[in-house]
Amino acid sequence: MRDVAALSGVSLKTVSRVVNLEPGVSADLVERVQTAAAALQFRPNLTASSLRRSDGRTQTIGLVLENIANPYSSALHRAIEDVARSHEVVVFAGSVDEDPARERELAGTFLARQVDGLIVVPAGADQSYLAHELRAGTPMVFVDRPPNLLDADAVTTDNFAGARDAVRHLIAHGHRRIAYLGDLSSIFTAEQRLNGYLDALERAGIVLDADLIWQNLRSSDHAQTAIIELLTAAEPPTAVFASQNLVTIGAVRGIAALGKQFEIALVGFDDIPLADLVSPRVSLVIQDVHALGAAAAELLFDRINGSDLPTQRITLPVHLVTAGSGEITGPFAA
Amino acid sequence: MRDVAALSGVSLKTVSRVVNLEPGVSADLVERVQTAAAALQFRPNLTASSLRRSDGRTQTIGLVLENIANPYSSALHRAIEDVARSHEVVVFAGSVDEDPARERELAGTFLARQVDGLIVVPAGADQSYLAHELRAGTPMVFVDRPPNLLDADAVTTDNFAGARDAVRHLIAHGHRRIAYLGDLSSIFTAEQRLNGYLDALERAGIVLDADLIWQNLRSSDHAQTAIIELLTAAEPPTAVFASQNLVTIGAVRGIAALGKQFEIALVGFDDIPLADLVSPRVSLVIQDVHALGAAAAELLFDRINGSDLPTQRITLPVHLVTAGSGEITGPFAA
DNA sequence: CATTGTCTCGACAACGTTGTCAGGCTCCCG
DNA sequence: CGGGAGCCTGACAACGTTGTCGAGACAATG
Repeated sequence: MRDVAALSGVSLKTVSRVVNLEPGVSADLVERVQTAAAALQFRPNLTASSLRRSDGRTQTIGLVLENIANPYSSALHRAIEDVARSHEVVVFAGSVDEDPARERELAGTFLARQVDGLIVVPAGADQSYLAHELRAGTPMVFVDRPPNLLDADAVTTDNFAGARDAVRHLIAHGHRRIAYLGDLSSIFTAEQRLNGYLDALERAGIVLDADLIWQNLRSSDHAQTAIIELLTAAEPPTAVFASQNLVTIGAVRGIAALGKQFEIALVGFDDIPLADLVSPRVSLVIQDVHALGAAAAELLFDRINGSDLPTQRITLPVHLVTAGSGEITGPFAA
Repeated sequence: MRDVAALSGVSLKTVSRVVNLEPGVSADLVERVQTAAAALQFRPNLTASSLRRSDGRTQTIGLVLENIANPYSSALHRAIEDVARSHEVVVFAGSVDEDPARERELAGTFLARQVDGLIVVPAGADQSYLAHELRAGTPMVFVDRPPNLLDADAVTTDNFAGARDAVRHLIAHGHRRIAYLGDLSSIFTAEQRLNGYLDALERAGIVLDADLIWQNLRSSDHAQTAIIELLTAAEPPTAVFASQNLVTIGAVRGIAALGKQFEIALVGFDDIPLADLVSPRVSLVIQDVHALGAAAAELLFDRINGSDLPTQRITLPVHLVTAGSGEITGPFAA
C-alpha cells in the first residue's frame, strides 16, 4: 500500500479510502490511485486490515466436521459454503473423525485465527471448553448434534421420529423380528435413533429381543459382518433397520453376499449415494442435509450480525422414501 | 496478552517468549505466565502474530476445488488436509463449479488472506493472472489439470493411457461400435481422455463414427438422456466408454432404464460410490485420488519450506478394475 | 578486585492497515 | 472583504504480536 501511495503521490490514508470505496475522495485522485494499484498488482492484506478494523472481522468462519470426505459432511460443507459466500466469507474446514481431542484442537486453531464464527458437528460429550469464547462474543452454531454442557444454537434433524417411522413401516408390512444395526452408541443421533426404534416396537407390543440389537458398528465392514452373523443365526430377523449411511451400505453388501435381496426387508437412515441403483434396493429415511447446513449458516450469520435472540434449537423433519426393499412383507402381514 | 503480562507481573515480551516456547526464561516465570494464561483462558492471536513474524507465515493454505460436495473433490480435500495437519496448517477450501471467473475470485480471496500456498484444480483456460503472486513467492501447485499460460508445479493422472486402455479392453472383447460419452470438452482431462479413445480406435483400425461421440455432458441427467438416445438409434453402439464419474452414473441409469444391463458393455473413468453394488455393474478406470492430493500437498509444502527445484510435472498411473460389465462380449469376439 | 561473559528480562519499534482528528482549501453569504 | 460551512486530504496512533537491542545481575576468570 505504501508503494501505491508513493506512485500516485498521495498519503497511505487516501489509498486506504480508495481501496475501501469510502466517499469523500475527489474523482481524479480515485483514478490515479486505482491505476497505480493496478500497475503494482496491489492486493490489500486482509489480515492486517482485520487486525486494525474496529469490528475485528476476518470474513472467515470455521467448520468442524466429522470427516470432510464423507458425503454427509461434504454436503453440509457445501451448503454452508454457499451461504458464507453470499456474505463474502470464506470457510476453514477440518475433520475430527469422532475424536473429542481432535475436535477441541481444531476449534482452538480456528479461534486462534480469529474466525468470525464457528459451526461444529460435535464429537465429544462436553463442549464446555468453548464457553469462554462464546461468552466473549464468538458466535457458534452446532449442527446434526446439539452441544453438551454448553448453551448454544443447534440445528438437528428429527432422528427419533425418523427411526420410529422407519420401524413402524416395517411393522406395518408384517414384521416382528426387526434387527437394529447402529453406529457408536455415544453419538447423539445414534442414541435418538435407537430410542425411536425401541418406541416403535413398544407401541406395537413387540417384545424386545436384545440379540437383534447391534451397536457400535464403526464402518460398513463391521456392519456387513454383523448382518451376516445375524442372518445366519438360529432365529434370524425378517427385517433390518440400519441407523446410519455406512451401516446401511454394509447391510446392503451383507444381504447381497447372502443372496437374500428378496427376503430381507431393509430400511436405512440417511441417504446413500446412488441409492436408486444399488441392489438390493433400499428404503431410506432421508434428511435434507442442504437445508440443515443452510439453516445453521443462516443462524450463525444472524448472530455475527448482532442478533441476540435467546438460544435456538431447530429440528428439521425427515421423510421416508420407499424403494421396494422396506416393503418386502413379513410373516405377520395382514 | 497484555492482561496475562499484567497478571503475572512481567513484560509483554516475556509472555510472548513463554507462549512461543523460546528458551532463556527462568522456570518460575514460565510457571507464573502459564498459570496466568490459563486463568485468563488466553489464546494468542495468530493473525497478529503472522503479521509481525519475519517469515509472515499464516499456517494456512487455500484449496480451489471444482465442487466440495463432489466425492472426487472431497477425497482430494481430505488427502490434502491430512498432509496440512502434519504441518500444523489449516485449509481454506471453496467450490468453483467450472466457472473461470469464480476460480479467479476465489484464488484472490485466499491470497488476500495471506495463505502460505495455493492448491488449485483450474477451471479456466488461463492462469496467468497468478503469475505476479507466484513470482512474488507464494507457492502454488495444480492438481488434476495442469495450469495454462503459467509455469508451475502440477500433479495429474495419466488420463490418456487410462482412456486408451479402457477402450482397448472393449475392443479386445470384440466391440467395434464403441460410444464416447464425455464431460465439457474444454476441460483438460476430458480432452486427454477423448484422445485416448481416438488413439485406441485408430490403432485397432476402426473407422471413427462421429455419431458415437457425445461431449459436453455436464450432469448425470444429461448423460442419461444421451445414452438412451444413442442406444435407441438406428445403429446403436455395443459398448460405451464414459469418461467421467457423473457421466458414468448417467450411463448406468440409462442402461438400467432400458433394461439392457446384460447387453451393453460399459467402462467408466473415475471411481463411483458403491460401484460394487450398482446394477448394471461397471468396469472402471480408477485413479488414486488420495495419492494425487497427497503428492500435490507434499510438493506444496516442499516449496513453502524453501525448495527451489525446477517446476515439476508429476503424472500418476491409473488402473482398470473389471467388474463384469466391460467384459460383455461384442459381435466381433474371437 | 576488575574484567569478561552469560543469562534473563524489558523497552521500543515495526508488521500493513484503518479510526480519529486537525488543517487547508473553496465557496457562499452578509 | 471577512468569516463560517463544507469538502478533501494527510499526520498520527493504534490493532496484538514479535525482532532487536541493550541493561542489569551474577558467575567465572585472571
